[in-house]
Amino acid sequence: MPYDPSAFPPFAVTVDLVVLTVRKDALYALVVRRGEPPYQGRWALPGGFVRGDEDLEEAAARELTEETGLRSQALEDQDAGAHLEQLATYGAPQRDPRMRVVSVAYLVLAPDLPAPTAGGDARSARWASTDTLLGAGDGSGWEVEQQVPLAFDHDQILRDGVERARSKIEYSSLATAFCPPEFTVGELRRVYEAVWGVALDPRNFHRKVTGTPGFLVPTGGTTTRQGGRPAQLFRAGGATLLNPPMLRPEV
Amino acid sequence: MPYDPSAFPPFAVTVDLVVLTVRKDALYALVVRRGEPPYQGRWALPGGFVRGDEDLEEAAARELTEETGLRSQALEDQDAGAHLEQLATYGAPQRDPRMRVVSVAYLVLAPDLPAPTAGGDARSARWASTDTLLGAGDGSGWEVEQQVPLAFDHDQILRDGVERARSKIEYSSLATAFCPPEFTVGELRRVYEAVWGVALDPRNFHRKVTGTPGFLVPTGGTTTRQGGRPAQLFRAGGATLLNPPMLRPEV
DNA sequence: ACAATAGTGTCTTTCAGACAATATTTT
DNA sequence: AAAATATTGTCTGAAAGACACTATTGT
Repeated sequence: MPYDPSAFPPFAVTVDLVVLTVRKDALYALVVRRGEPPYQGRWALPGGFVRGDEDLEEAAARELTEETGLRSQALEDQDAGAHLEQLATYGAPQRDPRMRVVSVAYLVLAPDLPAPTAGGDARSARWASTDTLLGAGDGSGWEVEQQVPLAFDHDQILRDGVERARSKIEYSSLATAFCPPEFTVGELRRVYEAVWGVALDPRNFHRKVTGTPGFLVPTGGTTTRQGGRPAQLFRAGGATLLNPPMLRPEV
Repeated sequence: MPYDPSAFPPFAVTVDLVVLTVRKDALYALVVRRGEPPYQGRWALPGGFVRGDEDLEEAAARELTEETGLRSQALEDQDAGAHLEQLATYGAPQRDPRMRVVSVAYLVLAPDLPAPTAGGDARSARWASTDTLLGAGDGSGWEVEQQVPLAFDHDQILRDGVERARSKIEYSSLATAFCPPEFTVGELRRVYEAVWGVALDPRNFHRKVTGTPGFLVPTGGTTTRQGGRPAQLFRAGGATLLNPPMLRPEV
């Protein structure tokens, strides 16, 4: 098939965002309520069209700022801003009933607290527990709200994003993206526990993370915001690769 | 920005393939020579437009068959066919000088031997060492041919594909995708050595892979195709996850 | 006999996981 | 004092890396 750009089928290209944060010892995702059909009134991942002159990652960063007020720290940039990386691309022919839409999904990891709907067009946005969104209820049925699945194929996208986050904190320092600039070992451990949904031994965890050169840098300060004995404060060190990795217990 | 499908900017969507194989104890990629501008005469990754009614992975599998005669074993399917998985998506505004093209790259891992250009429109295709293609020459300068970089941003796509293959064989059984249906432990080890570009201890490697339950299944047969003492033949077992992983030595 | 590859066993070191014990705060 | 969290240390078992040794072929 000769490469004939004049005869290509027309596509719309969008970016969708899986924005994850840790709060209340659980993993939460940002969702927005759809104001128009299709899937009107349903929750969906934030996102929007890629403009004609912008790169994909630019579009993702723009949508992120528009819908949450967060700035991204695309790739290498150190401080200030959430981690942003490409997740995967979804392009089933009928995933949008109106037309052919290919969506490039991005994963954003952010510390807690950015109040949802800081600005932009998302008339109603909220953080929702990923367990609830994905129907991973424990069967007790108390989590009544939000059993309606997400719009489009956003269930699958969210699932892929959560799995990416879960596996990537094993061998990288990415878990620190869920923490404020300065944090304690205990806070970092609670991130791992929330993302993996397991309990980790505080003592072994402490030994592991403080014993990995370049992973954590002590700032000198201490805090007692968790109660109990004051804990040292750390910043994320330069090391982005965790070797040997911290493996999830007992899958 | 209201979700207005009637006003979307027009994009072309293509798939590009990073087809990797191991031969002569090195990692090779499939490249095709471009017959028309832009980048006429340059080598490029195989690929083409996504049709209006096909899924992205379908398009990748179709291009793969058209350009190599290989069948893919998308995802779970066991035997018969190369491994195919989505790699990443590239959409910089000027990556194709003619128009806005977003390309979804797929990674294909295949055993050796499929003679290139089994069929289709690629008038000239060949296997090229990834080291040569990516300019990782050792400085001795004997690899004269092919210092011209690949067309478009295919250098970056190839680099990403190679890195994905390198990291994924650490914690999965994916290295078996480079092997024929039946293979020896030594052949599997040479795959790891070629992909990582390191030497592994044959004895420790043997202990590791045969000691991981479900990773290798003995077929009963033996072969002597490598010379020396006959080696047991194995098939890939059901286990797709390698735990604990086989870590690359000494990055 | 010799070279080449396959496979087993042994030793040392590293590290994960279990858990005792101590330290420093709030209530 | 009691409860909560942080931190250090000790022990055990699993596994990686180094490497001696045996096994079975081709030349």
